[in-house]
Amino acid sequence: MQDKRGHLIEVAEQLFGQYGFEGTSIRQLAKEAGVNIAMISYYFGSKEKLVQAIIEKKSEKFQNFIRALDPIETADPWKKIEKVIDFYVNMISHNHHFHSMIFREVGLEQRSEVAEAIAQMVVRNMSAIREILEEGIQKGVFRKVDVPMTVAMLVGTIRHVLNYRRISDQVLVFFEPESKEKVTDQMVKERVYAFLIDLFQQHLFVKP
Amino acid sequence: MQDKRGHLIEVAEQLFGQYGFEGTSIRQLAKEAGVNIAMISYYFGSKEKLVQAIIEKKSEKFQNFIRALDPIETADPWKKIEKVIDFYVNMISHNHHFHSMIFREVGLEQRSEVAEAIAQMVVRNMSAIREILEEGIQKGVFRKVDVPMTVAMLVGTIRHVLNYRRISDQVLVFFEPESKEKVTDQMVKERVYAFLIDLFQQHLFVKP
DNA sequence: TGAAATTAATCAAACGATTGTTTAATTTTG
DNA sequence: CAAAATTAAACAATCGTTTGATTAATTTCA
Repeated sequence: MQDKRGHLIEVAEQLFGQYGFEGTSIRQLAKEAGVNIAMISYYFGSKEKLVQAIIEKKSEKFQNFIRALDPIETADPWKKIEKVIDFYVNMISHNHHFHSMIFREVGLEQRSEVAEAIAQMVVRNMSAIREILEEGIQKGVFRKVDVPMTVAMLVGTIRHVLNYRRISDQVLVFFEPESKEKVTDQMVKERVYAFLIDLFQQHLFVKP
Repeated sequence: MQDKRGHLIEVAEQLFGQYGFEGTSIRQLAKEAGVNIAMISYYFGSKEKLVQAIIEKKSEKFQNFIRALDPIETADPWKKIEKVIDFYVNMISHNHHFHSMIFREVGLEQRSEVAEAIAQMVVRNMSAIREILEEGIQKGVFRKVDVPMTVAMLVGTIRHVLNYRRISDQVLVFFEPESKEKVTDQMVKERVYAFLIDLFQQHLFVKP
């Protein structure tokens, strides 16, 4: 196999997401990835620095999207909001192991380089949404809502629905009677998206 | 000191919340609580069962509130919503170590008695809110919103703001210019409460 | 009541297992 | 052949738990 480093990052992201950072031993990780345990130290220096490598890799993706959002200059603020909601729902759904991991780590009350790096990344992403909202308010399209709270609501809602499926799957009963249909990723994604679009419309637009 | 068992539960709740379940050793816990390390096994059987003891203790408090909410039978659904928002904001703020811990644990993808017990508790609490919303819709007071998603939005928002202060404190800038004022619990609580009241009004009530 | 018997609580020490990391030797690669 | 990659083995440290002894509290019974 080639690119063991990259493969190691992928497997680590999954295992850290599933079982936690401290709940995943490097032996389990090495076994799952099919490499020798010494390779973690060899490639990354330590288990902790492996997490940093994961974050750096993912951080790029986010930045790329945020840059890709700017060209929609002509579009009205609402179109941008739709885009952002769609992006966040898909992003967190598609990388839910990663998001499980970083929010678990950033929630720990101990100063660590990893936790600070995560907080910085999240704040940066939230700021991108904040700017769109502020632009809409300044243009008089949106109500004068509490912008930071609105951003927190967006992220909090998506995360709570997509990252805690053990809970969501029980609460989100889709069809009333006795439907035992398995709750799929696609179903949850579409439902939270539709909900947020409606919610933001009610929230942002002044009543007639 | 008397009631070492109770004290052990309190200290464990705090440490597990701050540093995580796996990130807290029983030696650290015993030292912090001022007891011998053998007392954890002696009182609870194991570290894992100590978590169950914490959950059982807290679970009672929640149930008591939910029962106390029913007598507000005469009150209109909106008054109940206000009560629920107020309760949840204060509850999560006042027990934020506990909530940090349980959502960290329930987010792990491994079948454990603890995780299942947590999920059950959260679902039960969310159902209580769901019933209030459904009652309001049935009475024609509220719009026909997506009830499970609305509940998830409420919990997700409060949790994201109150449990990730490392992020919130950076995003929630209260006074525009250069205010270096420390963000206090009270400030955050009041702000998220005011935001949710406004949001739910826009979300639930039909436009004139 | 008061000595004896029993149970509960507490402790230091040690248990074996597992942790992340390193070493030194070996193999693979360019 | 030299550099990079890979390995098994060992490293010290820490993990959760258990042990056996000792003290404190409670119960039993004459």
